[in-house]
Amino acid sequence: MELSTRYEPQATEAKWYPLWNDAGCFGADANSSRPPYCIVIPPPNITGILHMGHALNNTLQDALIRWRRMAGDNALWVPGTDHAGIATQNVVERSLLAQGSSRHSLGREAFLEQVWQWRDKHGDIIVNQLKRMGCSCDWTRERFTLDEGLTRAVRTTFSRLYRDGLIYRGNYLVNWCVRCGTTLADDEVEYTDKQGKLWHMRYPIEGLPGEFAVVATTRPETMLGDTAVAVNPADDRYKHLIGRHVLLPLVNRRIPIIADDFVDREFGTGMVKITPAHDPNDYQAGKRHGLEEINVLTPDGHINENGAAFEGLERYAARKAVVAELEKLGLMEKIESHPQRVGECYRCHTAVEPYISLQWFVKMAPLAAPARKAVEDGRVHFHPEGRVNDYYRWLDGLRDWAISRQLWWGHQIPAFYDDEGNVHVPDTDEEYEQMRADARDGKLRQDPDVLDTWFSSALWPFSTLGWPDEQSADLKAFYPTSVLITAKDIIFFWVARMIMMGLHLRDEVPFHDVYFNPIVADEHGKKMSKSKGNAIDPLTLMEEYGTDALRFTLCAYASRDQHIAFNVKECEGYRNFMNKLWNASRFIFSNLEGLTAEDLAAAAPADPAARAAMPLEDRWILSRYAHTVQAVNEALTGFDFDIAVKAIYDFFWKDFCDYHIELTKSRLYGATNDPSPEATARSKSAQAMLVVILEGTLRLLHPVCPFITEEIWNALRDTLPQGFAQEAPTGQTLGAESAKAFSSTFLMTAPWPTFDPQSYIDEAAETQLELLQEVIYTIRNIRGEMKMGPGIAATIRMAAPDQPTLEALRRDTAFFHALTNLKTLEMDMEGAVSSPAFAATGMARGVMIYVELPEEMKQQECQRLEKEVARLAGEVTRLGAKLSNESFTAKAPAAVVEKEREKLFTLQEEHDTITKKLALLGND
RNA sequence: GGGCGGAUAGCUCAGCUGGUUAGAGCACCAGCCUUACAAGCUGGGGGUCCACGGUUCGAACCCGUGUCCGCCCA
Repeated sequence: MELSTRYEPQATEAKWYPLWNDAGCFGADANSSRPPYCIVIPPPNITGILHMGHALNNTLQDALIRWRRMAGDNALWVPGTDHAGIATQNVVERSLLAQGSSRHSLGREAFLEQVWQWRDKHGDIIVNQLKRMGCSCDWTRERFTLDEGLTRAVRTTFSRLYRDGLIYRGNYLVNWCVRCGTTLADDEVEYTDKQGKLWHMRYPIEGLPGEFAVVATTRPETMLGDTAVAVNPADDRYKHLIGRHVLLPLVNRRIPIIADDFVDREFGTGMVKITPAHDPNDYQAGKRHGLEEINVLTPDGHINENGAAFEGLERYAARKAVVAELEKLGLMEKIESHPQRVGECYRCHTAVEPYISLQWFVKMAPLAAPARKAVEDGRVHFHPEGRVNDYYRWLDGLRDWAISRQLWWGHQIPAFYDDEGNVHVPDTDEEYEQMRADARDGKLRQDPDVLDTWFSSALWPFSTLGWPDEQSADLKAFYPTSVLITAKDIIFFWVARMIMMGLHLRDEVPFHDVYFNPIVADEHGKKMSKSKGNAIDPLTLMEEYGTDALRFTLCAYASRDQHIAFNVKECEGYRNFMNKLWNASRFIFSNLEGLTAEDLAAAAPADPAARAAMPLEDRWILSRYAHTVQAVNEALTGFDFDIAVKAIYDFFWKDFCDYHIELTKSRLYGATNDPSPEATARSKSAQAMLVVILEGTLRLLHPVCPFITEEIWNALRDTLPQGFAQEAPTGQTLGAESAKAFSSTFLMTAPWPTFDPQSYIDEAAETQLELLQEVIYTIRNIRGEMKMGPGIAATIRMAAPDQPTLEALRRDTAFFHALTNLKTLEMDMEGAVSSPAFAATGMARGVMIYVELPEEMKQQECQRLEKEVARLAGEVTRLGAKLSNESFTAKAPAAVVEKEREKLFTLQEEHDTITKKLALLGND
């Protein structure tokens, strides 16, 4: 097969997804007896497009789900989207505005029809992007928060909570977005630091002509709604004023001067104005002191009828007007610049107003306590564990949750009012339908508001599985789900609420583990945002480097650190890895001639005795492979994605490509010149081993890099003889495991490596090969430093320090020929090796190595040895000092001391030997 | 202001329970088109592990203080 020397991801990535999907590879089976493994996707919102956070989050989910699926679990990844009440409504309203229309001119029904149209047209953009990334979601179970089933879940929850006394309606101070015309939950308000102003205003004190109460404020227009002035009761400056009244300017209202502990004596003048209807602190103070709450704003942010002459002014225009008027009256003491935090709507970034209105709330305290306990007693584990502190702190400081939104797009609140003002909340679907009918007939009126989108998100882990139908097969099979993977910035938005709802409604936690994936920032560590213009588009990266490379990069970044400074350059390195994988595979494909199913079946037996006769490099690579499988299993189990991918990277590139493949070449090529049965057998064993390792690595890597692995794996099978998989042999060999894997249609449905890594770990082979590696490294090092190009064949002699080492070297002389250009290689015991005319000298594990060189290199060799002696002398001194320190030898563990002694002994020997060599050279 | 996390090579990051001569990739330097791969191969240079104290025979790692950066909350 002719393959390009470079891996080109585009065609591969386009090819496999539809094949997998059409073959039903993504689907889970609710009736399976295999152990369930379920992840529900954090539903992206329908107005969203894929950003780096999504890319990371979904790569990790896909890696886990593909891993568990291969490992034999009944793996289900439930996909879906959320309706994003405010965001979606905003998008459609903007386009209506552009057409000179509005939702109000359309009316509720027609408007909703438009939104649905918009969602049908644009709502699956992000879903398609997830598919482009390779996400193996079960699309037959795709959900949308406004689906009939999920809507029923929302209605059921509302009734349940209402009946349980956990939902109530009342007039309270809430966060109000004047642009969206809706209330917001506390955590939907984002705060930014701005340079604002602090206005010091004078309120004339009644009965004390010429004296003023000077209050400082950042929002002067709210003074129209002031109903008191407050001082700290312990503030001696103002004690005498407590109980007096001031005359509120502009509106001429007589309001009291009260004392309250909450007043900060250091802030401003130490006197504050109290505006209960427009400030959270003042609201509380107002309740404590029974103050009147005077609302001065209209829902769209204009001054209302309570604002006297300022009625009708927009809030910022009113601010200017109020300030100008006070200045004119000489009531503005001073204006300072003042840093302040401004709360903004998380969807439209308009400054939020604290605003009193009639809303629905969820009582949080009774829900928070069990949710806290579930994490405390380990029914839900957080990874990294430290995140529990955020969770606890949020739960502990929780205020009731404002759930009604003055929007049309969403779940309309299932509460109905009759003419007497009674509230009716249906308990059943039948009651609900009846009330809807009554509402149409005008007998009842349904609450016009909708529920917070997060209200439906909180139900997602079970609503997607069929709840409230307790008999749902999916619910029975997959709830509680296995793990939730999410970004930590929505820990409150929904992790906590899902736990609360899961516990309250189903008496069970919604998931056993929560893994918080890191936040992806730009290369300078700054959070990515559209407004900053530092956002990286994952689709661009996929096009440039390939999806697998991007996925690999994201996994490599997903360490315990909760912050990723994403550097695009990293993708390049892992793109190169994909290319390496590709080219190693090409090499293997072109060297499989003559390999049979029997050859493969016999390869890599689990029985160590059966492996004893195998070449060192094969025993070694199997041991390395076994370590890698073990490392990957452990890493994925512990959500250490970076460790998993780096283990594969190092194994494949450094062990397999750099050494094992190179070492098999002589066996592979040997058969072409030598038709003997022995040579053929050697060649076939090499071929089989290459297939075993490549095939196994592809399976290990598949969860992270699904496309390239599927491509190569299929190409590998196609390269093998016809009927290969059908003859899949059984038996305790990795060759048989690979052959069996090939009976799967796809790699994605092939089994995860299940052999016991322990049985393939071969410490003796590893130690032996490390000796050879060190020797070859020493030779290459000398060649490099002595400017001996690869074209020059070297004459090498080695002197072993002892008989076992000599035997080890002699057993595998092919190793040296394979890895460096040799003319002659001689080896013997120390003393038995004849000294060459002139040679550079090196030592590796006691083995003396001579690389013959022309005499004129003597100068360079002296320099090289001097450097080496200096290095060794330094080490010897350091270790000597350590070992002559009595407190070290007395207090450190014996094993540590012994290790250091041995080290010193070896170093001392090397030092002395090299010193002698140097002396000899100098004497010439 | 409170909490959490981070600070290790020019850059991006590993370094798990203290016992290393502190690692990788990229970048850099030198040499190689060695019949899988120049997106490659081989070798090399490069770090008072933020600072200062402390614990310890021994600290990148543990404790304290400070500085800077990031995130969250008020």
